[in-house]
Amino acid sequence: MTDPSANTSPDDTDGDATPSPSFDVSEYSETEQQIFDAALAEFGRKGKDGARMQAIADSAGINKAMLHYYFRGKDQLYADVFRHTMQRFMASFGASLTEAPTFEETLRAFIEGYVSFVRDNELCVRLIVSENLAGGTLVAEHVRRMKTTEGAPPRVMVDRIQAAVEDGDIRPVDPDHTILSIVSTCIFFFAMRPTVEVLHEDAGDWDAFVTSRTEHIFELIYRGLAPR
Amino acid sequence: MTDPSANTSPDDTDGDATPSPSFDVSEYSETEQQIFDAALAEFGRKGKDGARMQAIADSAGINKAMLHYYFRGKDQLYADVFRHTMQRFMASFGASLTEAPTFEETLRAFIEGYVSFVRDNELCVRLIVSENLAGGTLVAEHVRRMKTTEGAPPRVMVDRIQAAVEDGDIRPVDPDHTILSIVSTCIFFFAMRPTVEVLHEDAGDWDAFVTSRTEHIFELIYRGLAPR
DNA sequence: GACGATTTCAACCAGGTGGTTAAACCGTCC
DNA sequence: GGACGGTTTAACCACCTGGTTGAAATCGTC
Repeated sequence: MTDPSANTSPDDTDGDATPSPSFDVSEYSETEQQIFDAALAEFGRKGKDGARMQAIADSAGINKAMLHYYFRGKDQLYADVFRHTMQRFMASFGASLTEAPTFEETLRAFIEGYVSFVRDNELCVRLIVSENLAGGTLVAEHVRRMKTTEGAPPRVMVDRIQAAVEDGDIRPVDPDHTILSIVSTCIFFFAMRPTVEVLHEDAGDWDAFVTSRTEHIFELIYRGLAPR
Repeated sequence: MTDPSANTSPDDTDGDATPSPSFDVSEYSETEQQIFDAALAEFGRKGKDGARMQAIADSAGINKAMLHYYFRGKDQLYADVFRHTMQRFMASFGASLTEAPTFEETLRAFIEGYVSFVRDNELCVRLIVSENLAGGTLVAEHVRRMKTTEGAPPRVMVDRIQAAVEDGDIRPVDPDHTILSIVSTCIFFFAMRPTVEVLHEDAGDWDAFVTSRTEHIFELIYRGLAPR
């Protein structure tokens, strides 16, 4: 009997972190994809500990035993979902990095692309933040491998900022801190959505808030980086 | 038999959200305080679902049954811990709001105070973010009550920013968005600590990183708010 | 020191959890 | 048809979890 859970390997073999924005895990069968989606939803909403295998099975419209047939168990399933989510996340990071004539446009495109990705993939964000909060044993390896990869998105962004500094487009700043600040402002309010929604509950719907927030972030960061 | 779990009420009766920086829940007995600390540690590290009552009991050096004797059960205990954590958090928010002659100094004091509080109370932050991620049913009521309170820290901060706008110290900005951005940059890197530590693992120890980050945040925000 | 109230404990329980198993199903190739 | 591989299912299990119990130890007080 060929072990179907061997489908975890194909993605591991590749050393490239191609920032292709596509995600749908191609090697996955229809059933596996359904399981995967259900698992992402459950893990993203409840966290690893709060998630119930039964709920995932129900949501995927299959028997609970199938989960252990396709994925070895909860840990495996979670690790798989997390790995793909991480990849998707990194891909979006790269996809938001467009080639633009000015740094201003580059920054604007990045922020807008990043926020819209986060808006459309809230579950991914929740999963990643959740894992970080819970200790992040899985985070370490993925981030480390991504960091050392040559053409990886974060490195590209660092280079972009450094180039802007040398060109005098922005004042001298630490690129790492700067990226962290941008990402913070773009992600944090999604992670804290319940709080934010209460604070701004009289200020229109969520989508409108996200839009105004995008503009605010760009203005703040861009001016904050302006040369003296 | 007087129900000891009635100790949940004394804090509820007060309508004030006095931003006193003190925290030690005075009405708590020594045992209760031990339980409380152990619970905060466990909940903060593992989240509500991941936390184990047995672990809390062990950590507090007491029998598991005591938890149900002093607090009704897991839900009660969690709610209590969360409520006090929320209060402590809001208190720190107010404590960081000092009276300073210039807006620049006010902002610097706030950022430094806030970051140092977060550094010294990482568990509190993790608990709050964790609760937000997990749906935040508890968040809503606390935030709502805090929002409507007149002298509450966030409102004070809003007024402070608005005054600075009117005085021409900073450009016209949405105070809510601005506060959210400040808080994001000050908190997010703590919530994502595992990731951040890997990315900057060759850049000295954590404390040094926090220090440099504080300076970076201030520079970025202050310049980002500068009048045209 | 007796007595009642409070605090502590070991043992126990019901329910839910992840995980397993053995049999049934189903298309396909001989 | 029937053997065979991958797939699906219902029933089942061991274990862990939060929660309970009733009795024993401890404390305050008269």
